[in-house]
Amino acid sequence: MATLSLRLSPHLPFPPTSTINSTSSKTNGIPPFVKYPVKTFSLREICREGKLREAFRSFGNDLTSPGHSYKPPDEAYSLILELCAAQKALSQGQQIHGHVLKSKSVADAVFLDTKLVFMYGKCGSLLDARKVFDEMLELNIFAWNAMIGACVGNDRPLGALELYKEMRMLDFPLDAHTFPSLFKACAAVEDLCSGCEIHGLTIKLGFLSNAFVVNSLVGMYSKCDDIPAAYQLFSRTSVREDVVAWNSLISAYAASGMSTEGLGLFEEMLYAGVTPSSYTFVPVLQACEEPALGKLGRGIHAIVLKSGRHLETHVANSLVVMYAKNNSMDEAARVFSEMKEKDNISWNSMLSGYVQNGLYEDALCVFSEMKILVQKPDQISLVSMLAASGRLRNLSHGMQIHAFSLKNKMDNDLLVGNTLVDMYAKCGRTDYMHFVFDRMPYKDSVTWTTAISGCARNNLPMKSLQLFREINVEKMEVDMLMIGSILLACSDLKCHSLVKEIHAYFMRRGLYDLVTENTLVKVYGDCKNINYACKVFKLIEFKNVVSFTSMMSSYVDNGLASEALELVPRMKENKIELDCVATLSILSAAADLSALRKGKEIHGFLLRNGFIIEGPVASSLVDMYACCGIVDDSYKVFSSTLNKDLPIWTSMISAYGKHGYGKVAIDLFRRLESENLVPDHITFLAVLYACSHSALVEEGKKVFESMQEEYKLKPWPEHYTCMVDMLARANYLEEAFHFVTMMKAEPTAAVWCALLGACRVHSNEKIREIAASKLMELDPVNPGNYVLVSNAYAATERWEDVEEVRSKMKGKELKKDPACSWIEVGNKFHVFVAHDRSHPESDEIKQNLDQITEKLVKGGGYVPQTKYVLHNVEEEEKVKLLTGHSERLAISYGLLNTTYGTPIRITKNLRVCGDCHNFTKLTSKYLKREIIVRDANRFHHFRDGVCSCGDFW
DNA sequence: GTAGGGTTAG
Repeated sequence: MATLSLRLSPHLPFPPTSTINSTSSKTNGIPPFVKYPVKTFSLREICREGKLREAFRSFGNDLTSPGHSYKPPDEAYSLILELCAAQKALSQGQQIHGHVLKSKSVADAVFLDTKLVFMYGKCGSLLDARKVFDEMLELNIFAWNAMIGACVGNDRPLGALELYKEMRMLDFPLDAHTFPSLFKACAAVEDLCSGCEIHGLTIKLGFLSNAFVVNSLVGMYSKCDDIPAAYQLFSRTSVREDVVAWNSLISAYAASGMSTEGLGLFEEMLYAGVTPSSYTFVPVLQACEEPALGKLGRGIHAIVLKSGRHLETHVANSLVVMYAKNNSMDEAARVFSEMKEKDNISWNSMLSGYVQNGLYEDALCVFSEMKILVQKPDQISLVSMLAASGRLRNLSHGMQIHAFSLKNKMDNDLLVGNTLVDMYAKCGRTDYMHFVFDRMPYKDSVTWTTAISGCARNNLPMKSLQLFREINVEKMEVDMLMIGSILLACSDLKCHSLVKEIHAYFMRRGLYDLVTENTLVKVYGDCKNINYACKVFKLIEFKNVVSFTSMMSSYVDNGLASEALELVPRMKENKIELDCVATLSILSAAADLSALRKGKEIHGFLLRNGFIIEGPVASSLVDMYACCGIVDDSYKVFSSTLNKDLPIWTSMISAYGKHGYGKVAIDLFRRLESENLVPDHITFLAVLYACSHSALVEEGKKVFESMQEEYKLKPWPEHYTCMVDMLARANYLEEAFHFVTMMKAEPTAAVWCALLGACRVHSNEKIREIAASKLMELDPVNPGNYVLVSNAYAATERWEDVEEVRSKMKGKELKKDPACSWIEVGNKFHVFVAHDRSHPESDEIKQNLDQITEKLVKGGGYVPQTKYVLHNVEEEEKVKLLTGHSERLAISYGLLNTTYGTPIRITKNLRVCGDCHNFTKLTSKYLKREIIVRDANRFHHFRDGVCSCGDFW
């Protein structure tokens, strides 16, 4: 009786759990609902309020109370199943399923089975849904719709379309609720064909007047990139007064990147007098995510505030995201702090916003705040935090998040796994990276790409290639990002044939985009194939700043700095703005050429445009000024840089070293140590170089020792070269030789070069012979080495040996670089090679030079030292050869064309010869001009007849 | 029907 009356009652009465207990039902034996007025406690109300625990407990108590006589009606089951579905409470839903099976009171099995299918679908258990569905004896349209919905909601759009086919085969009539799910399925697989077919059916069946159907159709067309069809539907049907239709189309525009059109439609909508809903604001704000539309976004914010919709979490979240994407994290934070209710999406939007704007520390702060406020971080929060840890190279923080993910069983998430792989790669821990990678249950192409680039970035190029091979075996799809990572590995290997192979591989597959092309320019440059780099660069249709920077840095790396500088005006022609990375390449080219004017121009550009001078930009400026001969300006940049990193200290030490201020360089090194910075290999190289060029042998030895003992750094071949050079120059030839024999590593050609070079100044026949033969053995294709060997023989007038070396060189068709010097006057470089007559002012230059030489011989004490002429010719001829050296031509030109009182700056591609050095010293004294010469090795500041190198170079 | 997450170049 009671059951029947209840089923008829619109408000199902259920006793609240808190007030009922087993004793009460035990003691009086009366079913509790009898005791309570029907209207007060209804399951409907409990369910409407979403109180699952309460609903479920009362439900459970009723069924488990000893002696209970209550049999829930179908509607009670239905209500609680819907609640389980809404709250994705699978285990509770399964329990209810158990009760349904046991219950003998179920009146409408088809009805409840349909609800079960629905519940399982919503709770993500597609298999259970399918099981119930398959076992149903009778199917109605609700069951079909529930099953189709379950497929769509659980990433099985093809399953939904299969069911649709079955329905059509059975000629089962579809209803208005079937279509939206089907269109969603078509959209998910971008199956425009099926979508159109089903669209035809809706017309045939007359469902096109249904707003839900139309809106889902609009959504389908937009997901399948057929915006015109979506728009046509919108304009043809009579849904223009329906805010939902507007929303669908605006969403379609926003989702396909047609922001302006979407915003235009929004304006039209306001004009048509349709009131926007929160569903309108979300896509409209999404359309404003491009930074160019930021201003508009603020305007929309004002409209949102007027409408009062900012109080809705969805809308406020969209505002946060819009500001984050517009690089206005301050605004985003303001909206966030004023939110009444924050959900995980709000927190995660803030986290990812900070990460995307590079404000990693802020992201870490938000995360700890989140944990304090008991907002449980989810997988998405972890992804942001791992990304922040990786980019900060903060291994310990990254590991903490990893531990958190393990503890909370979130490590199986694909994206968490991928970010973990990346985080460990960025922190240089490829061992942990592989640990995570190997244990990931599912991998996608991002996983592989991340691992490949992780290996490439951590100097494991062979491992990268191995992974790439595995991918091809696994038939995983290769995309452009993966190609980029592989190219990175090739670049590491400097293997030009491999790069060509990969180049052909992706050309064949049509995997070509700007990023890949730009990478290729750089990689060909790294592999010393500048011709290919140029070819690829020329073929890039729409070059951007990265294309130009890649080409410039390839030029610079291949010794073609002036070609790099020639690209700068071409960037301007193409209206491409310089950014700070591009300026690095230009500064490095300027440094190579001693192009002070260009360097200063870039410095000015950086200051004018508000670039913060720190990091690589600051060290490049230090280096540029030093290479242009103005070490004081290097120091100005150095001292005005607030956050001095290790590279800028190293650059400054190296600057002093080049200019022969060895003691200052060592002082700076001590200051660096006292600031608790840890010097690296490069720093030590700079210090040792400085010692070597200032004859600071004892200091150099100490530094070399501390490098190994204190800092536990294993010397590179370059460090040994520096030490040998230092000892040999200071005439400790025997000790230098001994040092070479005691080296832990095999001596490289450069080490023998250093030794041989010193033999020219401090003659030692035994060492010279050994060094010369070793050099020829280790590097027989470098023309410079032949010149060095030949010069060493020439210095002791062993002309037969000189001839032999020269003929060997000829036989191998090796040509040495001709010596050349240049000077920057006005806006131009004036380049001279020895005995050059090609300059338009050649006659004046020669005449001026002859006059100076004559004066120096007569009154300046200049005696040409013909031993520096390394050709076996007559004495008179030797003098002629000397006076035609390229640096003298450049000096003569400088004297003729620069104002008295300004220093003359000359750059030479080879080392200065002894006679020119003497000549320049005397010129500086006699003509009272400061002359600064940068040769292949270092700087010489000539003033009043003295050179800063102390005649030691 | 709405919002948040991972791998690319100099």
